[in-house]
This record gives sequence, structure tokens and C-alpha cells, in this order.
Amino acid sequence: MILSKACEYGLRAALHLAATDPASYVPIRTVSEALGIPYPYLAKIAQTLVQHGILTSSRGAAGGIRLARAADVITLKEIVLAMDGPALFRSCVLGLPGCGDERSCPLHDEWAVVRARIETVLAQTTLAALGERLAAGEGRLGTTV
Amino acid sequence: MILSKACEYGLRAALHLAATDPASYVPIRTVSEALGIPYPYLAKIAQTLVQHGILTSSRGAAGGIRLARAADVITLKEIVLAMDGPALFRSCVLGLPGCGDERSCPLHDEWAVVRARIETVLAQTTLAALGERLAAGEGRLGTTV
DNA sequence: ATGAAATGGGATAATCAGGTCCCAATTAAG
DNA sequence: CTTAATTGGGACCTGATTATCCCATTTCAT
Repeated sequence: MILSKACEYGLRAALHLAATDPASYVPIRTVSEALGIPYPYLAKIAQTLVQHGILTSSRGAAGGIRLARAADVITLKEIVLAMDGPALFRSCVLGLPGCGDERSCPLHDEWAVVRARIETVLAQTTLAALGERLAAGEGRLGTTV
Repeated sequence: MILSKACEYGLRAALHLAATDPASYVPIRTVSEALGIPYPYLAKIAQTLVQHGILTSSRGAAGGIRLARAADVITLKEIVLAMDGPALFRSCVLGLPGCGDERSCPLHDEWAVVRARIETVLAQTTLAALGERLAAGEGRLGTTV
């Protein structure tokens, strides 16, 4: 699996917010039910994304989470970095520690191209771009919806 | 992490065989010590690769493992499929089950390009190609060697 | 004020990949 | 024939990820 489950959930939740209600606070429970994500786990993930400045939260009645910035300045890469860290963009495909420093693994150059491609796609795709697509009925985030 | 630890170990072991001694049986213990891979774990991985027709083994004294075919007809993709299965080449980046069947996830098209790139690199790279590189002193498979 | 609705955050449980152990089966060499 | 060296394969242990639970804190509505 390329991304951890927590990261997948975080991306889907952020995309849901961008596509449906970017301006107001939405309870985590609402998001979890819309996307079929376990509520307590999503609450934990939301905490992480708030700490990384991707979401903003409000406690209490009428509280919830929303995007911390406009959807067109939040990239998928930011969310991946927040949830999974930079390993996906840095680490050796054969798992050699220190690959790239002196002598690299024999697949280093070929894989650098793949990694760059992954990074580019995630860095160039904003929540706004995918949110529009979702709002237009193209694509889905839940298993049914 | 793109590949499981077991898959990384399997690739490194196969590359080591291709680069050093493709014709004769090499004890798993020798390979594990050369690459710094835990012996019992590599033994189990070797079992899997034998069952998938990538390695051949011989029991008893003077036994060990070797490539089941010429190094130029074994691709990295084969080894990844044997160890991790086809998920890397098929599954949705957002973890949606059934993505691609009817309505896909909003990132589907962009990610299809990434997946194809990964598959192409692994399918076009043979053990022979990387083995030559290693034999020429370019690249390494162990943390020191 | 009071109560209901929500997140914050630490502790805990369940699941799975990663790694170890043991011994039977097999083979080469002396 | 016996012994040492090796893989085969199942059972087991361990640690990280995934998921849950509990309760304190905050906030809005009445």
C-alpha cells in the first residue's frame, strides 16, 4: 500500500470538506458517516491535520472541522506529509538506509523518476481541483456515495 | 513504504544471486550475512520465491538457492508480484474498494499514470541488467558492501 | 445557569506485518 | 552408514498500525 490507512482517510475527509461545505464547521461524525470511516479514528486523524495547519476545528455545539485555508492552496502532498511523513518522497525502493548518499542501490536512478512523478502529481493537485470534480458528480469518496 | 520489507529483502537477495554466482547453489545463510538480512526471515522469503518459480533450491550439504532461470528473463515485477501480490498495480490510491469499476475516485486518472510508470519500470528491469551494474561496482545491496 | 453537542488527548484493545524458533526431511561427503 | 549441512514448513513471538474508549474541556442554545 502506497499510503497508510490514516492518510487515505485524511485525504478523503479533506476532499469531502472541499467538495461539500468548505466554509462552515462540519462535525467529524457527519464526515465519518458520509464516507464510511470509523468515527473515533477519524477524530484522531482530524487532530493531526489540525496540528499541521490543514484543518481548523471548533469545539462545542455547532462545532466541527473545516479547511484551514482556501481549497486551492492545499495540496494532496501537504496532507500526505502530515499523515505519513516524507518517507514516500525520499526512501530507497529496496529499503537501503543511506541510499543516495554515497553508493546508491542499483535501481536508484530509475526509481528517482518514479518518485518524482509521485511527488509531482501530489504536489500539483489541490483540494479545489478534485473538489470541483466531485461536485460535478465525477468520482466518489465513499463506497456508495 | 511502497514495497513490503519481505519484498525488499527478496529483491535484494535475487539481485545478489544474479550479481555474484548465478549458476551454483548458494546457502541462504551466506546471502543473509552478505546483505545483513535476518537469516530465518530470508529463509521464509526464499521459500515463497521457490514456490513462485523464481528461485530453485537444493536441500542438504552443498545445497542452497539459485535463480530458477537466466537472469535476463526474470523481471523485478515478477518478484514484487510473488511477494506482495498485484495490489501495487491495481489498488486505488485512496483505498476505495471497487474504484475503477463504475464511478472511480477523483484521483483515478492521474494515479493511473503513476501506477503505469511503476509497473513499466519494474517490468522492464531484469535481474541481469542490475546484476551487471552491481558486478561493475555501481550500486550496492548491503548497508556496507 | 444549565444542558446538549462537540473536539482534545491520553489510555487501551485488536489486527497485521515483521521476525524468530523448532524440528522434520533431504542431501553430500567421509 | 553415519554425520553434518542445508531447506521445508508450521507454530510462535513482537512491535507498529489501526481502531476504540473514556472523560475533560469548550461552546452554543435555551
